[in-house]
Amino acid sequence: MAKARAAPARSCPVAAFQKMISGKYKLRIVWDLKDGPRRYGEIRSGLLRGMEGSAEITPRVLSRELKALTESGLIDRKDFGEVPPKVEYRLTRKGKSFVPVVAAIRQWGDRNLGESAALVDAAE
Amino acid sequence: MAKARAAPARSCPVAAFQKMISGKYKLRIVWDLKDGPRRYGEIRSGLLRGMEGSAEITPRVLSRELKALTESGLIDRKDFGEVPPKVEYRLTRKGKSFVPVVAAIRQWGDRNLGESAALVDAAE
DNA sequence: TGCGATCCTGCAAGTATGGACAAAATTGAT
DNA sequence: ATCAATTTTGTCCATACTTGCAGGATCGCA
Repeated sequence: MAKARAAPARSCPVAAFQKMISGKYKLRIVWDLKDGPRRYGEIRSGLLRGMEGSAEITPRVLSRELKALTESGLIDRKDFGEVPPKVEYRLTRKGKSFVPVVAAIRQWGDRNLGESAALVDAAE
Repeated sequence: MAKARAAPARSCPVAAFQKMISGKYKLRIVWDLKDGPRRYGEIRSGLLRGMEGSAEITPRVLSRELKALTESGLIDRKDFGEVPPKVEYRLTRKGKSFVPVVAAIRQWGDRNLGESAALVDAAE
């Protein structure tokens, strides 16, 4: 990524995938959204959880990631015309179909990349 | 990430995953290796296939990606002491366990990111 | 001596990514 | 008038990643 830019044109879905998820929060956002629609502020709060007291997510950054995800077609932005602004994000069909992939990644990561991974690694 | 640096320390397997696969060829290399050990030059040739006549992979880059994958524990480097040099790379146990994840990514990508994806997208 | 085969590395440059900071936009409440 | 709430965007910067070119090291053989 970072990622992965300069994708080999088309014809390589893996490269497209890498480009799509490049970004620090994209996968986490998708994961957070799997349980239902969330508002901007809710996503922001949700991303805070699990980050060991590190810095907050800058609004700018969150906005960019959300926009990128929207353009990728993974999430959908619904703007209620209210004031103060209220915006909801939710997974599209494509996004929902992507959740199992993320689940697979998480599961594999939990088993092979966590602190307990060293033990497993010992057995080559 | 293109990619993903400054991982949230530990505790986030997804971030570790992103860091691990960041790089233009890492996933493809793992995929190529799933059928058995390959030599440096074979991997290089294999990566050429499927790239529409675009540039070759620089030795520098391939070397770096292979090294990174080795340090991640996904592949294993076996250096026969011969001359001219002969080096073989193959998946470790960890690497093999990772293949299904890549397969899931590929499958999802094929269905949702290829040229035919537009059709599917049409249905929201 | 010169060439071939095979793999590895030092250095430099282009580019994107994450982040800081501030501001806009709207309407109701104080 | 002034402030509050909520989301989005504009501009700028430092960092660090990815990539590419060129060169190097080894040994045998003609």
